[in-house]
Amino acid sequence: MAKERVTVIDIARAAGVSKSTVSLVLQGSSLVNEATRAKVNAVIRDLGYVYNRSAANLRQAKSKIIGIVVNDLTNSFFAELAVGVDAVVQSAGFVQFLANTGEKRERQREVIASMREHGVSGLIISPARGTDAADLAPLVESGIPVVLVVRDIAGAGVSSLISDNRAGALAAVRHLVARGHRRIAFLGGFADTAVFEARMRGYRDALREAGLHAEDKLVIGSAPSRAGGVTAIEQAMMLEDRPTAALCFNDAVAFGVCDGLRARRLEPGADFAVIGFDDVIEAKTAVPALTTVSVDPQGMGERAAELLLKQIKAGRAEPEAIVSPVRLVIRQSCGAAVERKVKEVSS
Amino acid sequence: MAKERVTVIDIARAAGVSKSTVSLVLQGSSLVNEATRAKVNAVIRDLGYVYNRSAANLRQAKSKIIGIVVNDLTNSFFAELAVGVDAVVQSAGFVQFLANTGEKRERQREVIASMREHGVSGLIISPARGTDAADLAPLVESGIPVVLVVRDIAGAGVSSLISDNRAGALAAVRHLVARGHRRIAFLGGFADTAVFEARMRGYRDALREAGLHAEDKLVIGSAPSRAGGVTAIEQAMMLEDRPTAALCFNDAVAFGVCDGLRARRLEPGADFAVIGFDDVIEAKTAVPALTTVSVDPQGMGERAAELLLKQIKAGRAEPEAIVSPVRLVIRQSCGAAVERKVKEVSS
DNA sequence: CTGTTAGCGCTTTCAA
DNA sequence: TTGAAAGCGCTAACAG
Repeated sequence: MAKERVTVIDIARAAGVSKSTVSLVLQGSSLVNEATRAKVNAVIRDLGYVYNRSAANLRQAKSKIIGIVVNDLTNSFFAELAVGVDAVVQSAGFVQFLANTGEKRERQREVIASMREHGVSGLIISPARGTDAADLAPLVESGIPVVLVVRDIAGAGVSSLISDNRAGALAAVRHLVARGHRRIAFLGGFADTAVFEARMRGYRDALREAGLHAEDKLVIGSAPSRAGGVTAIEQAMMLEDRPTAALCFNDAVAFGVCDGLRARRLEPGADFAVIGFDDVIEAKTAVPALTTVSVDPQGMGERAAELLLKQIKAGRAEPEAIVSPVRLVIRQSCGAAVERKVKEVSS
Repeated sequence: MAKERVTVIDIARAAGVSKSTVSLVLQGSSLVNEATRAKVNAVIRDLGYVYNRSAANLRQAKSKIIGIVVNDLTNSFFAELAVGVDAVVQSAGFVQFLANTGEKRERQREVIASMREHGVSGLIISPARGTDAADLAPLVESGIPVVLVVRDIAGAGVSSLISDNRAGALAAVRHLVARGHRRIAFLGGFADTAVFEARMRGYRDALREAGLHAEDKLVIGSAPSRAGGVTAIEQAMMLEDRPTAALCFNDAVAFGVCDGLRARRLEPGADFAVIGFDDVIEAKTAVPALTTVSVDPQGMGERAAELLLKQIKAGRAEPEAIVSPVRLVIRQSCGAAVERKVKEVSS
């Protein structure tokens, strides 16, 4: 070990060919004689050669790496998203450079800069809260393909892939209405995101459509977490005119709502209907008792990666805005986890 | 956009200095006059210069990037681990290259190779199931610092950081015994991992210590998932002599066990005691009603990164094996989520 | 404190 | 099909 670094030139010498022949072999070129190739490969193995991508990237001025930056890797939605991206990126012969911003714009700036320095050929970004078009401007101007996921940014001028939050909320509330609920709460989340806004819009539209009045009291914001859900449902239960059902901002909130209901000896699903957007916890660990509005994060990641690769291949393409359909998943009893996909909805 | 790439030479020209002065400025060297530095920096900004790390890495034969490879990013335990690593790696001025193997050894080989090609200065690996010392041999021989986390590999000859699974199981079972339980099941997990083995050892040791017989029937393996937990508890409840408590292989299993109990109208915690290792779902979304054996994945990631950085700095250090303590967390009632840390345990 | 010079390891014309 | 030579953008001596 700690032997001198072996380079193409060493392996060329050992194989009795020239540098460039070795290079061709490395690239899997068909311009090289089968026997030569075999010999070169043998020597490569024997000498324990490791390819130096820095050199190759420098020379070629490109990198075969694509970056993905997520706002919260701790949230399994985004971890799944990254896994989805990785799957397609990898099979296209790229490697993935993943960074987590933890919702911090400053950190986001840094990681994007770092990725540019590393010469990524494209970037998938799930932006930190509060990111605006100006944050992305230098990146976008540099001409490197970018696709935004989950959260769109007005005026950024890049492709985006977001789930159809309005349609999901609409379908959820319609479902509740069809089951006879008249007092339906919207619990959890903060009003300053586009996602919240879209879900709220679907909620209100469905109520209006059913001829129900959307009461402000029934909209209770909270942290989009389990603890937030507990708080929100407690507040809801203090109302004179209690709701009988709730659409929750996400599944973490929905879990908290269930906790809060159980604390009051109410069985979620039976005594009080709960629907949550399936953002945080993927289907396989979700609470079976709940009905959820689901988006498949891996699938979303795959689609985002495909879109990005397309743009990389195309050189410079028109930005596209894609809404990814969501589905309402009705889960029956606890434990049995019988599911029925009711429908795919898309506005 | 699509302007010619601007290089140090351009900025040198524009600033009226030489290449090397620019280079020094880029590296924050103190050898350069304040006025010159300011001017150079201004030009850098004006021209929209982006540093080319491929070139720098090539020249310096090193990279300021550290790799982390995890076996299952979909599992939030590992996502958290990665976040912990990132935090320290970042503040040390490195960037993180994260790859997911999805428990596939072949994929693991590829990503490790890829990272080597990119010239990472160190690697943190949570190995895919079934990884052996031979898989890691080429990497280890190359002399680049490696630290293994979560799963150790016998004979690999590198540092490792694993949590004290035996001590955790021991503490959990002691707790149950102290509360009067005599028939304690071990539910979930597959017997082919070192982690399973260690937890099982702690379980058996605690039973022996309490003078209880470890019945084979009370050990019920299953997939380490929510669904697996449902299956396992159902099987347990079919026994003639039912258990009154269970130690679950991980928290996903514990959730499933709770589902299964509720399906039988038993309240977890009240009618049947459930303890799970807190592997999958981090504390903030964990079921408050459960008592858990917790390892803090972020903390573990941080420690692993610190260890790695130490080794990188030291050049070549002795491998160290560290066991990370776990703690038994007693959670009280549902919703209120009152917790009390009973103690840190370490064998 | 700043400029000159010589490569890092690879790819890529262009000839042979 | 293979070889020779040039150079990607940067840094590291070494002079000045």
